[in-house]
Amino acid sequence: MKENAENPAGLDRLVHEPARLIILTALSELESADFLFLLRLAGLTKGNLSSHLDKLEAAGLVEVEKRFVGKKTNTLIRITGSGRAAVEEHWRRLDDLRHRSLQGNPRP
Amino acid sequence: MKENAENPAGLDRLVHEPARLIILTALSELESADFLFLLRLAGLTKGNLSSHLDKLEAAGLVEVEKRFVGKKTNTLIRITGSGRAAVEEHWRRLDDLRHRSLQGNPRP
DNA sequence: GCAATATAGTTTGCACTACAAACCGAATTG
DNA sequence: CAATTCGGTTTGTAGTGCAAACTATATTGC
Repeated sequence: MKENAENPAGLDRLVHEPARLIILTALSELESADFLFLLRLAGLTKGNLSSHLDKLEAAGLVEVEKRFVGKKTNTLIRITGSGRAAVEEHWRRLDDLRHRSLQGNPRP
Repeated sequence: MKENAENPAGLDRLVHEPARLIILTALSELESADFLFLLRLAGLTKGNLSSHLDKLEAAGLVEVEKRFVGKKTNTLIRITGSGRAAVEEHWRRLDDLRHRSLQGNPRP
Protein backbone atom coordinates (compact mmCIF):
# COMPACT_ATOMS: atom_id res chain seq x y z
CA MET A 1 0.00 0.00 0.00
CA LYS A 2 1.52 3.28 -1.11
CA GLU A 3 1.09 6.02 1.43
CA ASN A 4 1.23 9.13 -0.70
CA ALA A 5 3.80 8.61 -3.38
CA GLU A 6 4.95 12.21 -3.62
CA ASN A 7 2.64 13.84 -6.05
CA PRO A 8 3.49 17.35 -7.11
CA ALA A 9 2.98 19.65 -4.13
CA GLY A 10 1.90 16.64 -2.11
CA LEU A 11 -1.59 16.81 -3.56
CA ASP A 12 -3.26 13.46 -3.10
CA ARG A 13 -5.23 12.61 -6.24
CA LEU A 14 -7.74 10.68 -4.21
CA VAL A 15 -8.77 13.91 -2.48
CA HIS A 16 -7.97 16.30 -5.30
CA GLU A 17 -10.45 14.84 -7.79
CA PRO A 18 -13.21 17.46 -8.13
CA ALA A 19 -16.16 15.23 -7.29
CA ARG A 20 -14.44 13.83 -4.20
CA LEU A 21 -13.15 17.20 -3.10
CA ILE A 22 -16.72 18.46 -3.14
CA ILE A 23 -17.97 15.44 -1.24
CA LEU A 24 -15.27 15.52 1.40
CA THR A 25 -15.49 19.26 1.86
CA ALA A 26 -19.24 19.09 2.33
CA LEU A 27 -18.97 16.16 4.71
CA SER A 28 -16.35 17.92 6.76
CA GLU A 29 -18.97 20.56 7.50
CA LEU A 30 -22.01 18.33 7.74
CA GLU A 31 -20.43 15.28 9.36
CA SER A 32 -22.82 13.03 7.46
CA ALA A 33 -25.18 13.07 4.50
CA ASP A 34 -27.17 10.61 2.49
CA PHE A 35 -26.58 9.34 -1.00
CA LEU A 36 -29.13 11.47 -2.75
CA PHE A 37 -28.00 14.63 -1.05
CA LEU A 38 -24.46 14.09 -2.26
CA LEU A 39 -25.77 13.14 -5.65
CA ARG A 40 -27.41 16.52 -6.11
CA LEU A 41 -24.62 18.42 -4.46
CA ALA A 42 -21.91 17.03 -6.67
CA GLY A 43 -24.01 16.80 -9.81
CA LEU A 44 -22.92 13.26 -10.55
CA THR A 45 -24.73 10.26 -11.91
CA LYS A 46 -25.57 7.61 -9.37
CA GLY A 47 -23.05 5.19 -10.79
CA ASN A 48 -20.39 7.76 -10.60
CA LEU A 49 -21.12 8.73 -7.03
CA SER A 50 -21.23 5.10 -6.06
CA SER A 51 -17.75 4.43 -7.33
CA HIS A 52 -16.32 7.58 -5.79
CA LEU A 53 -17.74 6.52 -2.45
CA ASP A 54 -16.20 3.08 -2.88
CA LYS A 55 -12.81 4.65 -3.27
CA LEU A 56 -13.22 7.01 -0.36
CA GLU A 57 -14.40 4.15 1.79
CA ALA A 58 -11.57 1.87 0.69
CA ALA A 59 -9.14 4.59 1.74
CA GLY A 60 -10.83 4.98 5.11
CA LEU A 61 -11.88 8.58 4.49
CA VAL A 62 -15.61 7.94 4.81
CA GLU A 63 -17.88 5.28 6.24
CA VAL A 64 -20.92 4.09 4.39
CA GLU A 65 -23.87 2.80 6.35
CA LYS A 66 -26.88 1.20 4.72
CA ARG A 67 -29.98 1.31 6.84
CA PHE A 68 -33.73 1.41 6.54
CA VAL A 69 -35.78 4.52 6.94
CA GLY A 70 -39.32 3.24 7.18
CA LYS A 71 -39.35 0.62 4.48
CA LYS A 72 -36.88 2.27 2.19
CA THR A 73 -33.21 1.68 2.10
CA ASN A 74 -31.13 4.71 2.84
CA THR A 75 -27.40 5.09 2.54
CA LEU A 76 -25.72 7.34 5.02
CA ILE A 77 -22.20 8.57 4.42
CA ARG A 78 -20.11 9.81 7.29
CA ILE A 79 -16.65 11.34 7.20
CA THR A 80 -14.01 9.67 9.36
CA GLY A 81 -11.35 11.34 11.46
CA SER A 82 -8.69 10.69 8.89
CA GLY A 83 -11.07 11.82 6.18
CA ARG A 84 -11.47 15.14 7.87
CA ALA A 85 -7.75 15.41 8.42
CA ALA A 86 -7.13 14.64 4.76
CA VAL A 87 -9.40 17.38 3.41
CA GLU A 88 -8.09 19.95 5.80
CA GLU A 89 -4.53 19.06 4.91
CA HIS A 90 -5.44 19.21 1.24
CA TRP A 91 -6.83 22.71 1.48
CA ARG A 92 -3.74 23.75 3.36
CA ARG A 93 -1.54 22.43 0.58
CA LEU A 94 -3.60 24.22 -2.03
CA ASP A 95 -3.14 27.45 -0.09
CA ASP A 96 0.59 26.85 0.03
CA LEU A 97 0.71 26.17 -3.65
CA ARG A 98 -1.25 29.28 -4.40
CA HIS A 99 0.61 31.68 -2.19
CA ARG A 100 4.04 30.24 -1.68
CA SER A 101 4.59 28.34 -4.88
CA LEU A 102 7.88 30.04 -5.62
CA GLN A 103 9.53 29.79 -2.24
CA GLY A 104 12.95 28.20 -2.27
CA ASN A 105 13.22 28.24 -6.03
CA PRO A 106 15.66 30.56 -7.75
CA ARG A 107 14.10 32.90 -10.26
CA PRO A 108 14.97 31.97 -13.80
CA MET B 1 -14.37 22.30 -29.37
CA LYS B 2 -16.02 21.87 -26.02
CA GLU B 3 -15.77 24.95 -23.89
CA ASN B 4 -15.97 23.53 -20.41
CA ALA B 5 -18.35 20.60 -20.38
CA GLU B 6 -19.72 21.18 -16.92
CA ASN B 7 -17.46 19.33 -14.59
CA PRO B 8 -18.45 19.22 -10.95
CA ALA B 9 -18.21 22.75 -9.56
CA GLY B 10 -17.03 23.91 -12.96
CA LEU B 11 -13.49 22.77 -12.26
CA ASP B 12 -11.64 22.36 -15.52
CA ARG B 13 -9.48 19.24 -15.34
CA LEU B 14 -6.93 20.78 -17.66
CA VAL B 15 -6.17 23.39 -15.03
CA HIS B 16 -7.00 21.32 -11.96
CA GLU B 17 -4.36 18.67 -12.55
CA PRO B 18 -1.73 19.24 -9.81
CA ALA B 19 1.30 19.59 -12.06
CA ARG B 20 -0.46 22.04 -14.35
CA LEU B 21 -1.98 24.00 -11.49
CA ILE B 22 1.52 24.50 -10.12
CA ILE B 23 2.87 25.53 -13.51
CA LEU B 24 0.06 27.95 -14.30
CA THR B 25 0.04 29.45 -10.84
CA ALA B 26 3.77 30.05 -10.96
CA LEU B 27 3.58 31.49 -14.47
CA SER B 28 0.78 33.80 -13.49
CA GLU B 29 3.21 35.42 -11.06
CA LEU B 30 6.36 35.18 -13.13
CA GLU B 31 4.90 35.79 -16.58
CA SER B 32 7.49 33.45 -18.08
CA ALA B 33 9.97 30.77 -17.08
CA ASP B 34 12.20 28.25 -18.75
CA PHE B 35 11.79 24.51 -19.02
CA LEU B 36 14.28 23.57 -16.35
CA PHE B 37 12.90 26.03 -13.86
CA LEU B 38 9.45 24.54 -14.20
CA LEU B 39 10.97 21.08 -14.08
CA ARG B 40 12.41 21.69 -10.63
CA LEU B 41 9.46 23.67 -9.41
CA ALA B 42 6.90 21.01 -10.23
CA GLY B 43 9.14 18.06 -9.46
CA LEU B 44 8.30 16.27 -12.69
CA THR B 45 10.31 14.23 -15.10
CA LYS B 46 11.22 15.95 -18.33
CA GLY B 47 8.91 13.76 -20.34
CA ASN B 48 6.11 14.52 -18.07
CA LEU B 49 6.64 18.27 -18.12
CA SER B 50 6.92 18.18 -21.89
CA SER B 51 3.54 16.57 -22.30
CA HIS B 52 1.86 18.86 -19.79
CA LEU B 53 3.21 21.84 -21.69
CA ASP B 54 1.90 20.36 -24.93
CA LYS B 55 -1.56 20.25 -23.46
CA LEU B 56 -1.42 23.72 -22.04
CA GLU B 57 -0.14 25.05 -25.34
CA ALA B 58 -2.78 23.18 -27.33
CA ALA B 59 -5.41 24.82 -25.13
CA GLY B 60 -3.86 28.24 -25.65
CA LEU B 61 -3.02 28.74 -21.99
CA VAL B 62 0.73 29.06 -22.52
CA GLU B 63 3.10 29.81 -25.36
CA VAL B 64 6.29 27.85 -25.83
CA GLU B 65 9.25 29.52 -27.49
CA LYS B 66 12.42 27.67 -28.40
CA ARG B 67 15.43 29.87 -28.71
CA PHE B 68 19.17 29.78 -28.36
CA VAL B 69 21.03 31.10 -25.36
CA GLY B 70 24.63 31.14 -26.49
CA LYS B 71 24.91 27.80 -28.19
CA LYS B 72 22.40 25.97 -26.12
CA THR B 73 18.78 25.55 -26.83
CA ASN B 74 16.49 27.04 -24.28
CA THR B 75 12.75 26.71 -24.02
CA LEU B 76 10.83 29.63 -22.68
CA ILE B 77 7.28 29.24 -21.49
CA ARG B 78 5.00 32.21 -21.24
CA ILE B 79 1.46 32.37 -19.91
CA THR B 80 -1.16 33.82 -22.23
CA GLY B 81 -4.00 36.16 -21.36
CA SER B 82 -6.52 33.36 -21.36
CA GLY B 83 -4.09 31.20 -19.40
CA ARG B 84 -3.97 33.82 -16.68
CA ALA B 85 -7.72 34.18 -16.75
CA ALA B 86 -8.14 30.43 -16.48
CA VAL B 87 -5.98 30.05 -13.37
CA GLU B 88 -7.56 32.98 -11.66
CA GLU B 89 -11.01 31.68 -12.40
CA HIS B 90 -9.97 28.27 -11.18
CA TRP B 91 -8.82 29.56 -7.82
CA ARG B 92 -12.04 31.49 -7.52
CA ARG B 93 -14.02 28.34 -8.07
CA LEU B 94 -11.99 26.45 -5.52
CA ASP B 95 -12.69 29.20 -3.02
CA ASP B 96 -16.38 28.94 -3.79
CA LEU B 97 -16.31 25.21 -3.38
CA ARG B 98 -14.52 25.50 -0.11
CA HIS B 99 -16.60 28.20 1.47
CA ARG B 100 -19.96 28.05 -0.20
CA SER B 101 -20.23 24.42 -1.11
CA LEU B 102 -23.58 23.97 0.61
CA GLN B 103 -25.39 27.01 -0.72
CA GLY B 104 -28.69 26.30 -2.35
CA ASN B 105 -28.79 22.71 -1.21
CA PRO B 106 -31.27 21.59 1.40
CA ARG B 107 -29.73 19.99 4.45
CA PRO B 108 -30.41 16.29 4.51
C1' DG C 1 39.97 14.01 -32.52
C1' DC C 2 36.94 10.93 -30.82
C1' DA C 3 34.77 8.31 -27.07
C1' DA C 4 32.20 9.23 -23.03
C1' DT C 5 29.21 12.06 -20.49
C1' DA C 6 25.92 15.80 -19.82
C1' DT C 7 22.19 18.70 -21.24
C1' DA C 8 17.64 19.53 -23.04
C1' DG C 9 14.13 17.89 -24.37
C1' DT C 10 10.34 14.33 -27.22
C1' DT C 11 8.07 9.91 -28.09
C1' DT C 12 6.09 5.69 -26.61
C1' DG C 13 3.63 2.16 -23.95
C1' DC C 14 1.19 1.04 -20.16
C1' DA C 15 -1.66 1.15 -15.99
C1' DC C 16 -5.10 3.46 -14.03
C1' DT C 17 -9.57 5.79 -13.54
C1' DA C 18 -13.60 8.77 -14.17
C1' DC C 19 -17.49 8.46 -16.65
C1' DA C 20 -22.02 7.05 -18.71
C1' DA C 21 -24.89 3.44 -19.74
C1' DA C 22 -26.79 -0.70 -18.61
C1' DC C 23 -28.51 -3.22 -15.10
C1' DC C 24 -31.02 -4.69 -10.71
C1' DG C 25 -34.29 -5.29 -6.81
C1' DA C 26 -37.71 -3.38 -3.92
C1' DA C 27 -41.52 -0.19 -3.20
C1' DT C 28 -45.16 2.65 -4.94
C1' DT C 29 -48.74 4.16 -8.16
C1' DG C 30 -52.34 3.81 -11.71
C1' DC D 1 -50.77 -6.45 -11.69
C1' DA D 2 -48.19 -3.73 -15.05
C1' DA D 3 -45.61 0.28 -15.17
C1' DT D 4 -42.97 3.58 -12.95
C1' DT D 5 -40.03 5.38 -9.42
C1' DC D 6 -36.43 5.06 -6.05
C1' DG D 7 -31.91 3.85 -4.63
C1' DG D 8 -28.39 2.27 -5.82
C1' DT D 9 -24.25 -1.33 -8.26
C1' DT D 10 -21.73 -3.32 -12.19
C1' DT D 11 -19.60 -2.95 -16.57
C1' DG D 12 -17.17 -1.16 -20.79
C1' DT D 13 -14.55 2.28 -22.57
C1' DA D 14 -12.09 6.39 -23.72
C1' DG D 15 -8.79 9.41 -21.87
C1' DT D 16 -4.59 10.64 -19.44
C1' DG D 17 -0.68 10.95 -16.33
C1' DC D 18 3.42 8.64 -15.79
C1' DA D 19 8.14 6.57 -16.32
C1' DA D 20 11.21 4.73 -19.43
C1' DA D 21 13.22 4.76 -23.72
C1' DC D 22 14.84 7.53 -27.14
C1' DT D 23 17.06 11.62 -29.85
C1' DA D 24 20.09 15.37 -30.82
C1' DT D 25 23.46 18.60 -29.65
C1' DA D 26 27.31 20.27 -26.68
C1' DT D 27 31.10 19.53 -23.63
C1' DT D 28 34.85 17.14 -21.32
C1' DG D 29 38.58 13.70 -20.78
C1' DC D 30 42.43 11.55 -22.65
